[in-house]
Amino acid sequence: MNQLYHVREFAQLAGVTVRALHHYDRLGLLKPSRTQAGYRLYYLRDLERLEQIVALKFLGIPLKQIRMMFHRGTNGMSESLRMQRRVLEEKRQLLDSAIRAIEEAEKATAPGNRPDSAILKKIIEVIEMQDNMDWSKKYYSEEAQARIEERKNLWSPENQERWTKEWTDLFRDVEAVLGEDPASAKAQALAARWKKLVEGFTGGDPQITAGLGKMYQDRPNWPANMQQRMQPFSNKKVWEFIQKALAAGKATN
Amino acid sequence: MNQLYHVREFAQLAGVTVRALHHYDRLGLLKPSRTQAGYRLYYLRDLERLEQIVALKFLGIPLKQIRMMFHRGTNGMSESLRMQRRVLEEKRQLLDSAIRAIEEAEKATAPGNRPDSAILKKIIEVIEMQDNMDWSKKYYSEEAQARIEERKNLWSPENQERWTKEWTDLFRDVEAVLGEDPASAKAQALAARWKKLVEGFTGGDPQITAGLGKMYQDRPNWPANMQQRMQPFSNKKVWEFIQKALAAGKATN
DNA sequence: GATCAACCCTGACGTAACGTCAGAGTCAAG
DNA sequence: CTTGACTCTGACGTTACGTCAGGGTTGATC
Repeated sequence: MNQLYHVREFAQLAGVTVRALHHYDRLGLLKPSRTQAGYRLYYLRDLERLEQIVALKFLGIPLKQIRMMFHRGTNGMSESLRMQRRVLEEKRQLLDSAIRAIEEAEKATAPGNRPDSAILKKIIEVIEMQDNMDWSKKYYSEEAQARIEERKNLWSPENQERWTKEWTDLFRDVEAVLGEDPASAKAQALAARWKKLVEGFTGGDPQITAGLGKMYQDRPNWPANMQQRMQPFSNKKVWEFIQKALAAGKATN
Repeated sequence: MNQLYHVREFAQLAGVTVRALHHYDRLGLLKPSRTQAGYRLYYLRDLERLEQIVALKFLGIPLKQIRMMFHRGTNGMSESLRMQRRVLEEKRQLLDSAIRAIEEAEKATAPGNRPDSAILKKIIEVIEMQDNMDWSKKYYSEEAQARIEERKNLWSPENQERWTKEWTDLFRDVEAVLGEDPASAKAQALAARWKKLVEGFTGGDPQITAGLGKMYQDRPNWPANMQQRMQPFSNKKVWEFIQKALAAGKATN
Protein backbone atom coordinates (compact mmCIF):
# COMPACT_ATOMS: atom_id res chain seq x y z
CA MET A 1 0.00 0.00 0.00
CA ASN A 2 2.57 2.52 1.11
CA GLN A 3 4.46 2.01 -2.09
CA LEU A 4 8.00 3.30 -2.47
CA TYR A 5 9.21 4.79 -5.74
CA HIS A 6 12.60 5.46 -7.23
CA VAL A 7 13.12 8.79 -8.93
CA ARG A 8 12.55 7.53 -12.44
CA GLU A 9 9.30 5.81 -11.55
CA PHE A 10 8.06 8.71 -9.51
CA ALA A 11 8.94 11.17 -12.24
CA GLN A 12 7.01 9.20 -14.85
CA LEU A 13 4.10 8.85 -12.48
CA ALA A 14 3.87 12.59 -12.10
CA GLY A 15 4.86 13.54 -15.63
CA VAL A 16 7.98 15.46 -14.71
CA THR A 17 11.67 14.76 -15.34
CA VAL A 18 14.18 13.24 -12.97
CA ARG A 19 16.19 16.41 -13.13
CA ALA A 20 13.22 18.42 -12.02
CA LEU A 21 12.86 16.22 -8.95
CA HIS A 22 16.55 16.73 -8.19
CA HIS A 23 15.94 20.43 -8.51
CA TYR A 24 12.93 20.49 -6.21
CA ASP A 25 14.91 18.45 -3.74
CA ARG A 26 17.78 20.89 -3.71
CA LEU A 27 15.44 23.86 -3.39
CA GLY A 28 13.80 22.16 -0.43
CA LEU A 29 10.45 21.98 -2.16
CA LEU A 30 10.11 18.22 -2.02
CA LYS A 31 12.64 16.28 0.01
CA PRO A 32 12.27 12.51 -0.36
CA SER A 33 13.77 10.03 2.03
CA ARG A 34 16.94 8.21 1.04
CA THR A 35 18.30 4.68 0.92
CA GLN A 36 21.57 3.76 2.59
CA ALA A 37 23.31 4.40 -0.72
CA GLY A 38 21.74 7.83 -1.02
CA TYR A 39 19.07 6.94 -3.60
CA ARG A 40 15.93 9.05 -3.39
CA LEU A 41 12.79 7.24 -2.25
CA TYR A 42 9.37 8.78 -2.74
CA TYR A 43 6.15 7.79 -1.02
CA LEU A 44 2.79 8.04 -2.67
CA ARG A 45 1.85 10.92 -0.41
CA ASP A 46 4.72 12.90 -1.93
CA LEU A 47 2.74 12.85 -5.15
CA GLU A 48 0.17 15.22 -3.70
CA ARG A 49 2.82 17.74 -2.82
CA LEU A 50 4.40 17.38 -6.24
CA GLU A 51 1.08 17.97 -7.95
CA GLN A 52 0.68 21.15 -5.96
CA ILE A 53 4.11 22.28 -7.07
CA VAL A 54 3.38 21.56 -10.70
CA ALA A 55 0.05 23.32 -10.51
CA LEU A 56 1.43 26.48 -8.94
CA LYS A 57 4.30 26.45 -11.40
CA PHE A 58 1.79 26.25 -14.21
CA LEU A 59 0.28 29.45 -12.88
CA GLY A 60 3.66 31.09 -13.35
CA ILE A 61 4.58 31.27 -9.69
CA PRO A 62 8.35 31.00 -9.13
CA LEU A 63 9.61 28.00 -7.19
CA LYS A 64 11.04 30.07 -4.37
CA GLN A 65 7.70 31.64 -3.77
CA ILE A 66 6.03 28.25 -3.87
CA ARG A 67 8.38 27.13 -1.16
CA MET A 68 7.47 30.17 0.91
CA MET A 69 3.79 29.45 0.40
CA PHE A 70 4.23 25.91 1.68
CA HIS A 71 6.32 27.19 4.52
CA ARG A 72 3.68 29.64 5.68
CA GLY A 73 1.02 26.99 5.40
CA THR A 74 -1.93 27.60 3.13
CA ASN A 75 -2.70 30.97 4.71
CA GLY A 76 -2.55 33.73 2.19
CA MET A 77 -2.86 31.31 -0.68
CA SER A 78 -5.91 32.98 -2.18
CA GLU A 79 -4.26 36.35 -1.78
CA SER A 80 -1.18 35.14 -3.65
CA LEU A 81 -3.38 33.78 -6.38
CA ARG A 82 -5.24 37.05 -6.75
CA MET A 83 -1.95 38.81 -7.20
CA GLN A 84 -0.70 36.21 -9.61
CA ARG A 85 -3.81 36.57 -11.67
CA ARG A 86 -3.10 40.26 -12.05
CA VAL A 87 0.47 39.55 -13.05
CA LEU A 88 -0.73 37.10 -15.67
CA GLU A 89 -3.31 39.53 -16.96
CA GLU A 90 -0.64 42.14 -17.48
CA LYS A 91 1.48 39.65 -19.34
CA ARG A 92 -1.46 38.84 -21.50
CA GLN A 93 -1.86 42.50 -22.36
CA LEU A 94 1.69 42.59 -23.63
CA LEU A 95 1.32 39.35 -25.52
CA ASP A 96 -1.86 40.58 -27.10
CA SER A 97 -0.35 43.81 -28.26
CA ALA A 98 2.63 41.96 -29.73
CA ILE A 99 0.28 39.67 -31.60
CA ARG A 100 -1.84 42.58 -32.77
CA ALA A 101 1.28 44.38 -33.94
CA ILE A 102 2.23 41.47 -36.17
CA GLU A 103 -1.32 41.02 -37.40
CA GLU A 104 -1.73 44.65 -38.32
CA ALA A 105 1.62 44.77 -40.04
CA GLU A 106 0.76 41.64 -42.00
CA LYS A 107 -2.59 43.09 -42.94
CA ALA A 108 -1.03 46.37 -44.04
CA THR A 109 1.71 44.83 -46.15
CA ALA A 110 -0.06 41.77 -47.50
CA PRO A 111 -2.15 43.39 -50.24
CA GLY A 112 0.81 44.56 -52.27
CA ASN A 113 3.04 41.75 -51.07
CA ARG A 114 5.55 44.46 -50.48
CA PRO A 115 9.25 43.76 -49.92
CA ASP A 116 10.16 42.32 -46.56
CA SER A 117 11.81 45.50 -45.41
CA ALA A 118 8.45 47.26 -45.42
CA ILE A 119 6.90 44.97 -42.85
CA LEU A 120 9.53 45.75 -40.24
CA LYS A 121 8.88 49.43 -40.69
CA LYS A 122 5.20 48.81 -40.29
CA ILE A 123 5.81 46.79 -37.13
CA ILE A 124 7.75 49.63 -35.57
CA GLU A 125 5.05 52.04 -36.59
CA VAL A 126 2.34 49.93 -35.01
CA ILE A 127 4.26 49.39 -31.80
CA GLU A 128 4.99 53.08 -31.47
CA MET A 129 1.34 53.77 -32.04
CA GLN A 130 0.30 51.37 -29.32
CA ASP A 131 2.86 52.95 -27.04
CA ASN A 132 1.57 56.42 -27.68
CA MET A 133 -2.04 55.42 -27.32
CA ASP A 134 -1.31 53.69 -24.09
CA TRP A 135 0.62 56.59 -22.69
CA SER A 136 -1.65 59.39 -23.88
CA LYS A 137 -4.70 57.60 -22.48
CA LYS A 138 -4.29 59.29 -19.14
CA TYR A 139 -4.99 62.71 -20.62
CA TYR A 140 -8.30 61.80 -22.21
CA SER A 141 -11.69 61.05 -20.77
CA GLU A 142 -13.26 57.68 -21.48
CA GLU A 143 -15.45 59.29 -24.06
CA ALA A 144 -12.58 61.07 -25.75
CA GLN A 145 -10.67 57.79 -25.94
CA ALA A 146 -13.59 56.18 -27.67
CA ARG A 147 -13.85 59.06 -30.17
CA ILE A 148 -10.14 58.86 -30.90
CA GLU A 149 -10.50 55.15 -31.47
CA GLU A 150 -13.16 55.90 -34.06
CA ARG A 151 -11.08 58.53 -35.79
CA LYS A 152 -8.05 56.29 -35.92
CA ASN A 153 -9.06 54.92 -39.29
CA LEU A 154 -8.09 58.28 -40.77
CA TRP A 155 -4.50 57.82 -39.66
CA SER A 156 -3.19 56.14 -42.76
CA PRO A 157 0.57 56.39 -43.22
CA GLU A 158 -0.04 58.79 -46.11
CA ASN A 159 -2.16 61.08 -44.01
CA GLN A 160 0.28 61.01 -41.15
CA GLU A 161 3.07 61.98 -43.47
CA ARG A 162 0.98 64.76 -44.95
CA TRP A 163 0.08 66.12 -41.53
CA THR A 164 3.68 66.08 -40.41
CA LYS A 165 4.63 68.03 -43.50
CA GLU A 166 1.83 70.52 -43.04
CA TRP A 167 2.75 71.11 -39.41
CA THR A 168 6.39 71.54 -40.33
CA ASP A 169 5.52 74.01 -43.06
CA LEU A 170 3.16 75.90 -40.84
CA PHE A 171 5.75 76.20 -38.12
CA ARG A 172 8.29 77.51 -40.59
CA ASP A 173 5.82 80.05 -41.89
CA VAL A 174 4.88 81.24 -38.42
CA GLU A 175 8.47 81.60 -37.39
CA ALA A 176 8.97 83.88 -40.38
CA VAL A 177 6.35 86.37 -39.18
CA LEU A 178 6.94 86.34 -35.45
CA GLY A 179 7.67 90.06 -35.50
CA GLU A 180 4.37 91.06 -37.05
CA ASP A 181 1.01 91.85 -35.54
CA PRO A 182 -0.96 88.73 -34.48
CA ALA A 183 -4.08 90.46 -35.67
CA SER A 184 -2.73 91.06 -39.15
CA ALA A 185 -4.28 89.29 -42.10
CA LYS A 186 -1.15 87.18 -42.59
CA ALA A 187 -1.18 86.04 -38.98
CA GLN A 188 -4.90 85.30 -39.14
CA ALA A 189 -4.39 83.13 -42.17
CA LEU A 190 -1.75 81.17 -40.33
CA ALA A 191 -3.99 80.82 -37.29
CA ALA A 192 -6.71 79.47 -39.54
CA ARG A 193 -4.34 76.86 -40.96
CA TRP A 194 -3.38 75.94 -37.38
CA LYS A 195 -6.97 75.57 -36.31
CA LYS A 196 -7.74 73.39 -39.26
CA LEU A 197 -4.85 71.10 -38.54
CA VAL A 198 -5.86 70.73 -34.91
CA GLU A 199 -9.39 69.95 -35.99
CA GLY A 200 -8.01 67.35 -38.31
CA PHE A 201 -7.06 65.49 -35.17
CA THR A 202 -9.88 66.42 -32.80
CA GLY A 203 -12.63 66.34 -35.38
CA GLY A 204 -14.00 69.29 -33.46
CA ASP A 205 -14.81 67.08 -30.48
CA PRO A 206 -14.56 69.19 -27.32
CA GLN A 207 -13.53 66.24 -25.12
CA ILE A 208 -10.62 65.38 -27.40
CA THR A 209 -9.68 69.05 -27.53
CA ALA A 210 -9.67 69.21 -23.75
CA GLY A 211 -7.47 66.14 -23.50
CA LEU A 212 -5.09 67.53 -26.05
CA GLY A 213 -4.80 70.68 -23.97
CA LYS A 214 -4.03 68.70 -20.83
CA MET A 215 -1.39 66.76 -22.72
CA TYR A 216 0.24 69.94 -23.98
CA GLN A 217 0.32 71.43 -20.49
CA ASP A 218 2.05 68.34 -19.18
CA ARG A 219 4.82 68.31 -21.76
CA PRO A 220 7.63 68.46 -19.15
CA ASN A 221 6.57 64.98 -18.12
CA TRP A 222 6.48 63.51 -21.60
CA PRO A 223 8.74 60.54 -22.15
CA ALA A 224 12.09 61.27 -23.76
CA ASN A 225 11.34 59.89 -27.19
CA MET A 226 8.14 61.89 -27.36
CA GLN A 227 9.96 65.10 -26.50
CA GLN A 228 12.53 64.18 -29.10
CA ARG A 229 9.89 63.80 -31.77
CA MET A 230 8.23 67.04 -30.76
CA GLN A 231 11.44 68.98 -30.72
CA PRO A 232 10.87 70.55 -34.18
CA PHE A 233 7.70 72.05 -32.69
CA SER A 234 9.13 73.20 -29.42
CA ASN A 235 9.61 76.90 -30.22
CA LYS A 236 7.49 78.55 -27.55
CA LYS A 237 7.32 81.86 -29.40
CA VAL A 238 5.40 80.18 -32.17
CA TRP A 239 2.85 78.80 -29.74
CA GLU A 240 2.44 82.15 -28.03
CA PHE A 241 2.07 83.95 -31.34
CA ILE A 242 -0.67 81.58 -32.42
CA GLN A 243 -2.41 81.96 -29.05
CA LYS A 244 -2.53 85.69 -29.56
CA ALA A 245 -3.61 85.38 -33.17
CA LEU A 246 -6.44 83.03 -32.26
CA ALA A 247 -7.52 85.35 -29.45
CA ALA A 248 -7.42 88.33 -31.79
CA GLY A 249 -9.48 86.42 -34.33
CA LYS A 250 -12.13 85.66 -31.74
CA ALA A 251 -12.19 89.23 -30.51
CA THR A 252 -12.93 90.67 -33.95
CA ASN A 253 -15.54 88.03 -34.78
CA MET B 1 23.76 67.27 -38.26
CA ASN B 2 25.58 63.99 -37.97
CA GLN B 3 25.42 64.21 -34.22
CA LEU B 4 27.53 61.92 -32.06
CA TYR B 5 26.19 60.47 -28.84
CA HIS B 6 27.79 58.91 -25.78
CA VAL B 7 26.19 55.77 -24.40
CA ARG B 8 24.19 57.48 -21.69
CA GLU B 9 22.74 60.04 -24.06
CA PHE B 10 21.99 57.50 -26.71
CA ALA B 11 20.40 55.16 -24.20
CA GLN B 12 18.10 57.89 -22.91
CA LEU B 13 17.27 58.91 -26.43
CA ALA B 14 16.12 55.41 -27.26
CA GLY B 15 14.63 54.55 -23.90
CA VAL B 16 16.94 51.65 -23.11
CA THR B 17 19.65 51.19 -20.50
CA VAL B 18 23.38 51.63 -20.94
CA ARG B 19 23.86 47.99 -19.99
CA ALA B 20 21.53 46.93 -22.76
CA LEU B 21 23.64 48.84 -25.28
CA HIS B 22 26.75 47.12 -23.93
CA HIS B 23 24.93 43.86 -24.36
CA TYR B 24 23.87 44.51 -27.93
CA ASP B 25 27.40 45.59 -28.69
CA ARG B 26 28.86 42.35 -27.36
CA LEU B 27 26.31 40.28 -29.22
CA GLY B 28 27.22 42.11 -32.40
CA LEU B 29 23.73 43.51 -32.79
CA LEU B 30 24.72 47.16 -32.72
CA LYS B 31 28.41 47.98 -32.80
CA PRO B 32 29.10 51.69 -32.34
CA SER B 33 32.36 53.33 -33.26
CA ARG B 34 34.85 54.12 -30.52
CA THR B 35 36.93 57.04 -29.32
CA GLN B 36 40.64 56.69 -28.80
CA ALA B 37 39.96 55.89 -25.18
CA GLY B 38 37.49 53.18 -26.11
CA TYR B 39 34.29 55.09 -25.35
CA ARG B 40 31.33 54.08 -27.47
CA LEU B 41 30.11 56.67 -29.97
CA TYR B 42 26.70 56.35 -31.59
CA TYR B 43 25.49 58.12 -34.71
CA LEU B 44 21.92 59.13 -35.23
CA ARG B 45 21.54 56.48 -37.90
CA ASP B 46 22.28 53.85 -35.25
CA LEU B 47 18.99 54.86 -33.68
CA GLU B 48 17.08 53.29 -36.52
CA ARG B 49 18.82 49.99 -36.04
CA LEU B 50 18.24 50.15 -32.31
CA GLU B 51 14.56 50.81 -32.80
CA GLN B 52 14.36 47.74 -34.97
CA ILE B 53 16.04 45.70 -32.28
CA VAL B 54 13.68 46.96 -29.61
CA ALA B 55 10.67 46.32 -31.79
CA LEU B 56 11.64 42.76 -32.64
CA LYS B 57 12.50 42.13 -29.02
CA PHE B 58 9.06 43.36 -28.06
CA LEU B 59 7.64 40.69 -30.31
CA GLY B 60 9.48 38.12 -28.24
CA ILE B 61 12.15 37.31 -30.79
CA PRO B 62 15.45 36.31 -29.14
CA LEU B 63 18.42 38.58 -29.75
CA LYS B 64 20.45 35.91 -31.48
CA GLN B 65 17.72 35.41 -33.99
CA ILE B 66 17.42 39.16 -34.49
CA ARG B 67 21.10 39.22 -35.33
CA MET B 68 20.59 36.45 -37.84
CA MET B 69 17.70 38.31 -39.38
CA PHE B 70 19.85 41.41 -39.84
CA HIS B 71 22.64 39.28 -41.16
CA ARG B 72 20.49 37.68 -43.83
CA GLY B 73 19.09 41.04 -44.81
CA THR B 74 15.37 41.58 -44.59
CA ASN B 75 14.59 38.50 -46.68
CA GLY B 76 12.45 36.07 -44.80
CA MET B 77 11.39 38.73 -42.35
CA SER B 78 7.70 38.25 -42.94
CA GLU B 79 8.13 34.50 -42.69
CA SER B 80 9.86 34.87 -39.33
CA LEU B 81 7.08 37.10 -38.15
CA ARG B 82 4.42 34.63 -39.20
CA MET B 83 6.18 31.98 -37.17
CA GLN B 84 6.60 34.28 -34.23
CA ARG B 85 2.93 35.10 -34.29
CA ARG B 86 2.14 31.42 -33.91
CA VAL B 87 4.57 31.10 -31.04
CA LEU B 88 2.95 34.03 -29.31
CA GLU B 89 -0.51 32.66 -29.89
CA GLU B 90 0.48 29.40 -28.23
CA LYS B 91 1.85 31.29 -25.29
CA ARG B 92 -1.37 33.16 -25.01
CA GLN B 93 -3.28 29.90 -24.89
CA LEU B 94 -1.23 28.84 -21.90
CA LEU B 95 -1.58 32.20 -20.22
CA ASP B 96 -5.30 32.13 -20.79
CA SER B 97 -5.74 28.74 -19.28
CA ALA B 98 -3.66 29.72 -16.27
CA ILE B 99 -5.81 32.80 -15.77
CA ARG B 100 -8.98 30.82 -16.27
CA ALA B 101 -7.79 28.26 -13.75
CA ILE B 102 -7.38 30.93 -11.11
CA GLU B 103 -10.66 32.56 -12.01
CA GLU B 104 -12.62 29.36 -11.83
CA ALA B 105 -11.02 28.38 -8.57
CA GLU B 106 -11.82 31.78 -7.12
CA LYS B 107 -15.37 31.54 -8.34
CA ALA B 108 -15.79 28.08 -6.89
CA THR B 109 -14.34 28.91 -3.49
CA ALA B 110 -15.54 32.46 -3.06
CA PRO B 111 -19.18 31.85 -2.13
CA GLY B 112 -18.37 30.02 1.10
CA ASN B 113 -15.12 31.86 1.63
CA ARG B 114 -13.67 28.45 2.27
CA PRO B 115 -10.26 27.96 3.92
CA ASP B 116 -7.27 28.70 1.78
CA SER B 117 -6.36 25.06 1.45
CA ALA B 118 -9.49 24.44 -0.60
CA ILE B 119 -8.55 26.83 -3.35
CA LEU B 120 -5.33 25.02 -4.13
CA LYS B 121 -7.21 21.78 -4.46
CA LYS B 122 -9.64 23.48 -6.78
CA ILE B 123 -6.80 24.89 -8.86
CA ILE B 124 -5.32 21.46 -9.34
CA GLU B 125 -8.71 20.12 -10.25
CA VAL B 126 -9.27 22.81 -12.86
CA ILE B 127 -5.85 22.41 -14.38
CA GLU B 128 -6.23 18.66 -14.63
CA MET B 129 -9.56 19.21 -16.26
CA GLN B 130 -8.12 21.56 -18.85
CA ASP B 131 -5.35 19.07 -19.46
CA ASN B 132 -7.76 16.27 -20.04
CA MET B 133 -10.02 18.33 -22.24
CA ASP B 134 -7.10 19.46 -24.31
CA TRP B 135 -5.73 15.98 -24.71
CA SER B 136 -9.00 14.19 -25.33
CA LYS B 137 -9.99 16.72 -27.97
CA LYS B 138 -8.30 14.75 -30.69
CA TYR B 139 -10.69 11.84 -30.27
CA TYR B 140 -13.85 13.86 -30.72
CA SER B 141 -15.41 15.53 -33.73
CA GLU B 142 -15.98 19.28 -33.63
CA GLU B 143 -19.61 18.66 -32.94
CA ALA B 144 -18.90 16.21 -30.14
CA GLN B 145 -16.54 18.71 -28.55
CA ALA B 146 -19.27 21.32 -28.56
CA ARG B 147 -21.74 18.88 -27.01
CA ILE B 148 -19.27 17.95 -24.31
CA GLU B 149 -18.72 21.61 -23.61
CA GLU B 150 -22.45 21.98 -23.05
CA ARG B 151 -22.65 18.97 -20.77
CA LYS B 152 -19.70 20.16 -18.69
CA ASN B 153 -21.94 22.07 -16.33
CA LEU B 154 -23.07 18.69 -14.98
CA TRP B 155 -19.54 17.89 -13.83
CA SER B 156 -19.75 19.30 -10.34
CA PRO B 157 -17.21 17.92 -7.91
CA GLU B 158 -20.03 16.10 -6.15
CA ASN B 159 -21.21 14.45 -9.33
CA GLN B 160 -17.70 13.48 -10.30
CA GLU B 161 -17.17 11.86 -6.97
CA ARG B 162 -20.46 10.03 -7.23
CA TRP B 163 -19.64 8.76 -10.71
CA THR B 164 -16.25 7.54 -9.62
CA LYS B 165 -17.87 5.65 -6.78
CA GLU B 166 -20.53 4.15 -9.01
CA TRP B 167 -17.97 2.99 -11.55
CA THR B 168 -15.81 1.52 -8.82
CA ASP B 169 -18.78 -0.32 -7.32
CA LEU B 170 -19.92 -1.54 -10.72
CA PHE B 171 -16.46 -2.85 -11.54
CA ARG B 172 -16.31 -4.70 -8.25
CA ASP B 173 -19.72 -6.22 -8.87
CA VAL B 174 -18.86 -7.31 -12.38
CA GLU B 175 -15.62 -8.88 -11.27
CA ALA B 176 -17.60 -10.94 -8.79
CA VAL B 177 -19.69 -12.56 -11.54
CA LEU B 178 -17.13 -13.01 -14.27
CA GLY B 179 -17.72 -16.76 -14.29
CA GLU B 180 -21.42 -16.52 -14.97
CA ASP B 181 -23.40 -16.33 -18.19
CA PRO B 182 -23.35 -12.85 -19.78
CA ALA B 183 -26.95 -13.42 -20.76
CA SER B 184 -28.08 -14.12 -17.21
CA ALA B 185 -30.39 -11.73 -15.48
CA LYS B 186 -27.64 -10.68 -13.07
CA ALA B 187 -25.27 -9.90 -15.89
CA GLN B 188 -27.98 -8.01 -17.76
CA ALA B 189 -28.65 -5.89 -14.72
CA LEU B 190 -24.97 -5.00 -14.50
CA ALA B 191 -24.88 -4.23 -18.23
CA ALA B 192 -27.80 -1.89 -17.74
CA ARG B 193 -26.01 -0.07 -14.94
CA TRP B 194 -22.98 0.20 -17.21
CA LYS B 195 -25.00 1.61 -20.06
CA LYS B 196 -26.60 4.15 -17.81
CA LEU B 197 -23.27 5.34 -16.50
CA VAL B 198 -21.89 5.70 -20.02
CA GLU B 199 -24.96 7.66 -21.01
CA GLY B 200 -24.42 9.85 -18.00
CA PHE B 201 -21.34 11.06 -19.84
CA THR B 202 -22.46 10.88 -23.48
CA GLY B 203 -26.00 12.05 -22.87
CA GLY B 204 -26.89 9.53 -25.57
CA ASP B 205 -25.14 11.63 -28.22
CA PRO B 206 -23.79 9.29 -30.90
CA GLN B 207 -20.86 11.58 -31.77
CA ILE B 208 -19.66 11.65 -28.19
CA THR B 209 -20.14 7.89 -27.99
CA ALA B 210 -18.02 7.42 -31.11
CA GLY B 211 -15.25 9.63 -29.72
CA LEU B 212 -15.33 7.76 -26.45
CA GLY B 213 -14.87 4.53 -28.36
CA LYS B 214 -11.89 5.90 -30.26
CA MET B 215 -10.38 7.06 -27.03
CA TYR B 216 -10.80 3.65 -25.45
CA GLN B 217 -9.22 1.93 -28.45
CA ASP B 218 -6.21 4.19 -28.19
CA ARG B 219 -5.53 3.56 -24.52
CA PRO B 220 -1.95 2.29 -25.11
CA ASN B 221 -1.14 5.85 -26.14
CA TRP B 222 -2.71 7.53 -23.15
CA PRO B 223 -0.38 9.66 -21.08
CA ALA B 224 1.05 8.03 -17.99
CA ASN B 225 -1.04 9.87 -15.42
CA MET B 226 -4.22 9.01 -17.31
CA GLN B 227 -3.29 5.34 -17.37
CA GLN B 228 -2.53 5.60 -13.68
CA ARG B 229 -5.96 7.01 -12.93
CA MET B 230 -7.63 4.42 -15.09
CA GLN B 231 -5.75 1.55 -13.56
CA PRO B 232 -8.62 0.52 -11.23
CA PHE B 233 -10.67 -0.02 -14.39
CA SER B 234 -8.06 -1.82 -16.44
CA ASN B 235 -9.27 -5.39 -15.94
CA LYS B 236 -9.88 -6.49 -19.52
CA LYS B 237 -12.05 -9.41 -18.49
CA VAL B 238 -14.60 -7.01 -17.10
CA TRP B 239 -14.75 -5.07 -20.34
CA GLU B 240 -15.11 -8.25 -22.37
CA PHE B 241 -17.80 -9.56 -20.09
CA ILE B 242 -19.80 -6.36 -20.46
CA GLN B 243 -19.35 -6.44 -24.23
CA LYS B 244 -20.84 -9.90 -24.33
CA ALA B 245 -23.62 -8.98 -21.94
CA LEU B 246 -24.58 -5.93 -23.99
CA ALA B 247 -24.49 -8.00 -27.18
CA ALA B 248 -26.65 -10.66 -25.57
CA GLY B 249 -29.08 -8.03 -24.41
CA LYS B 250 -29.39 -6.65 -27.93
CA ALA B 251 -29.81 -10.13 -29.42
CA THR B 252 -32.77 -10.97 -27.21
CA ASN B 253 -34.47 -7.61 -27.65
C1' DG C 1 32.84 -14.04 -7.50
C1' DA C 2 33.30 -11.19 -11.59
C1' DT C 3 30.87 -8.76 -14.92
C1' DC C 4 27.43 -6.08 -17.14
C1' DA C 5 23.46 -3.27 -17.96
C1' DA C 6 20.57 -0.30 -15.93
C1' DC C 7 20.01 2.95 -12.45
C1' DC C 8 21.43 6.52 -9.22
C1' DC C 9 24.41 10.26 -7.25
C1' DT C 10 26.69 15.02 -7.27
C1' DG C 11 28.92 18.82 -9.40
C1' DA C 12 29.70 21.91 -13.08
C1' DC C 13 28.56 24.40 -17.01
C1' DG C 14 24.92 26.37 -20.29
C1' DT C 15 20.68 29.00 -21.29
C1' DA C 16 18.33 34.69 -22.09
C1' DA C 17 18.80 39.23 -21.35
C1' DC C 18 20.42 41.90 -18.99
C1' DG C 19 21.26 44.02 -13.52
C1' DT C 20 24.60 44.90 -10.32
C1' DC C 21 28.81 45.66 -8.43
C1' DA C 22 34.04 46.22 -8.52
C1' DG C 23 38.26 47.97 -10.01
C1' DA C 24 40.27 51.01 -13.13
C1' DG C 25 40.77 54.51 -16.84
C1' DT C 26 39.01 59.28 -19.08
C1' DC C 27 37.45 63.94 -19.44
C1' DA C 28 36.36 68.69 -18.40
C1' DA C 29 36.32 72.09 -14.90
C1' DG C 30 38.11 74.50 -11.05
C1' DC D 1 46.40 68.52 -9.84
C1' DT D 2 42.30 67.20 -7.85
C1' DT D 3 37.51 66.22 -8.20
C1' DG D 4 33.19 64.63 -9.92
C1' DA D 5 30.87 62.73 -13.63
C1' DC D 6 31.37 59.25 -17.12
C1' DT D 7 33.06 55.12 -19.29
C1' DC D 8 35.33 50.65 -19.74
C1' DT D 9 35.64 45.45 -18.94
C1' DG D 10 34.98 41.40 -16.33
C1' DA D 11 32.57 38.57 -13.16
C1' DC D 12 28.80 36.94 -10.72
C1' DG D 13 23.52 36.61 -10.05
C1' DT D 14 18.91 35.50 -11.85
C1' DT D 15 15.13 31.08 -13.42
C1' DA D 16 14.23 26.30 -13.96
C1' DC D 17 15.97 23.15 -15.22
C1' DG D 18 19.03 20.28 -19.57
C1' DT D 19 23.13 18.13 -20.48
C1' DC D 20 27.18 15.95 -19.80
C1' DA D 21 31.03 13.87 -16.86
C1' DG D 22 32.94 11.02 -13.50
C1' DG D 23 31.83 7.72 -10.30
C1' DG D 24 28.90 4.57 -7.02
C1' DT D 25 24.79 0.74 -6.54
C1' DT D 26 21.92 -3.05 -7.66
C1' DG D 27 20.26 -7.18 -9.48
C1' DA D 28 20.93 -10.63 -12.88
C1' DT D 29 23.82 -13.54 -15.44
C1' DC D 30 27.96 -16.25 -16.47
